[in-house]
Amino acid sequence: MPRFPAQPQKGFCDYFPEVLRVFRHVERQIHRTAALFGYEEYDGPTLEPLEIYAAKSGEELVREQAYVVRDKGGRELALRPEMTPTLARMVAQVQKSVPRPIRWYSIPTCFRFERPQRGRVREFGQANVDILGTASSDAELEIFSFIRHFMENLGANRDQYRIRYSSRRYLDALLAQVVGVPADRTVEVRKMIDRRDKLAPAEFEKWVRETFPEGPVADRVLRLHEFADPAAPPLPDVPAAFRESEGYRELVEFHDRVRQTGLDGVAVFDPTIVRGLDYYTGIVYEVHDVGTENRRALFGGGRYDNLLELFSNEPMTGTGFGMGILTVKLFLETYGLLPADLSSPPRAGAVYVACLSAAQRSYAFAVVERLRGRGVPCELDLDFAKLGRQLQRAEAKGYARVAIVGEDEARQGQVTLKTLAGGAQETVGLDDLPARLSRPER
RNA sequence: GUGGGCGUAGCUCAACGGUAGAGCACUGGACUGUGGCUCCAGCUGUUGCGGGUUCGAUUCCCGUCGCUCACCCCA
Repeated sequence: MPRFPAQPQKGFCDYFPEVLRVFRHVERQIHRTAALFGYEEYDGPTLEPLEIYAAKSGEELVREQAYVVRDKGGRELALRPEMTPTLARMVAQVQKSVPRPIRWYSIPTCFRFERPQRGRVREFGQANVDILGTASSDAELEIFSFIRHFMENLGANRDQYRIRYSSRRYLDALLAQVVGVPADRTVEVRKMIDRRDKLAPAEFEKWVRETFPEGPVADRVLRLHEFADPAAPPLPDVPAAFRESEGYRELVEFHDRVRQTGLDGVAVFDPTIVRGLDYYTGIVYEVHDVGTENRRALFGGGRYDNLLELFSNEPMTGTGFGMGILTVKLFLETYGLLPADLSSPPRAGAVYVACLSAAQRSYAFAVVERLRGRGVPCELDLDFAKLGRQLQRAEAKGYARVAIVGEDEARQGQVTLKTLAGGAQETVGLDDLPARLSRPER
């Protein structure tokens, strides 16, 4: 008899109960926070036409990372590598009929064909939170506040993570008007800035100087990471035109608003935040672990002004983030933030019913029927093993109390209720049992 | 696609040329209806796969597959 491998496909995960509890814990905090902010949950198809990613998401995401399937009609479909194009497609259908701004969230499963490693698998859960239909950067402030509440719900403190933000428009203006990068090379420099953290300083400098042999431009590129106040880039000869650019005004105002709303403890301006997805046009942001153990961004997001145009004549702007459930799980593990009660199944108020022999099985069934009818969760041992064995199983499964059903109990319409922790036990009539169990065990 | 590490019992790992082992888990018993501690017994293996060197390979060499970490990219 040939055996198939018991392991799942590379990059795909089996979620055993004790692991799934942790993922669900993270998701629960998303649901809680969303409810607190008035966001409604939506969901969409796992398969989408490949073109909707090809148009705006970025070449690599589509060409190398997309799972592409061809259906029987010959259409090229992709297992969604991200949720935002689906969101844009859905919003296009209802944008004229729903009140704005639209506050929606989802926790989709997404797929990317990449080499798995710490914090990255091929099938992954990603919470998406978006607000559409308002151009105000107060939307970004709300998103930052959302992130802070979410992290607080998880037990993280503000010294453990940081929201870092910048702006595409600001960076483009800065590069063009202050640094002196030719228009046709801004994409190249963006990539360079994005990659800076990953290279040794000397290596980065060498790369920059080789790319821009003309010294002044290289000097300025090398100093881009140094400044914390977008209103005051520490570069010589900042032209007035830069201060009048939309990118400058928008980001400087936002930077002030971050401070005014008390978010500056968790959110900082960082000119090196670029983001990989092509559709971002305005303020972009990432959330990082402050420590070094988790390099990968926990969240990534930004504002997209042109995404709706793929599906609608009516333009609509939006901003939002994707958050990896797995990366957040690693963060929680790193800082010891997982609640202790996640280590065992939830058995609050539940009882394990031990049945000593087949002769009492009908009575035992009546016992669990009665309990469940009164809303008391219970599990019946089906093996008639010796009592010690059944008590062990009850404990291993996380039950605090066991109702023992044997010959005497069956005859008298009772059970013996035992509390495992102390070992105390009492005889309880079947009619009194649900009420007795609804009191907390001691 | 590139580079490092690792593949031995269900799990975690030892043995590093000379008869494949331990702990945990599991099963039975000491203890016929009372668990956690202890003790006894039992169970599980083509040492990932293929080839080479050798009297002899889990061990050394080559290939291959798988896992993992890092790079690229990203949640």
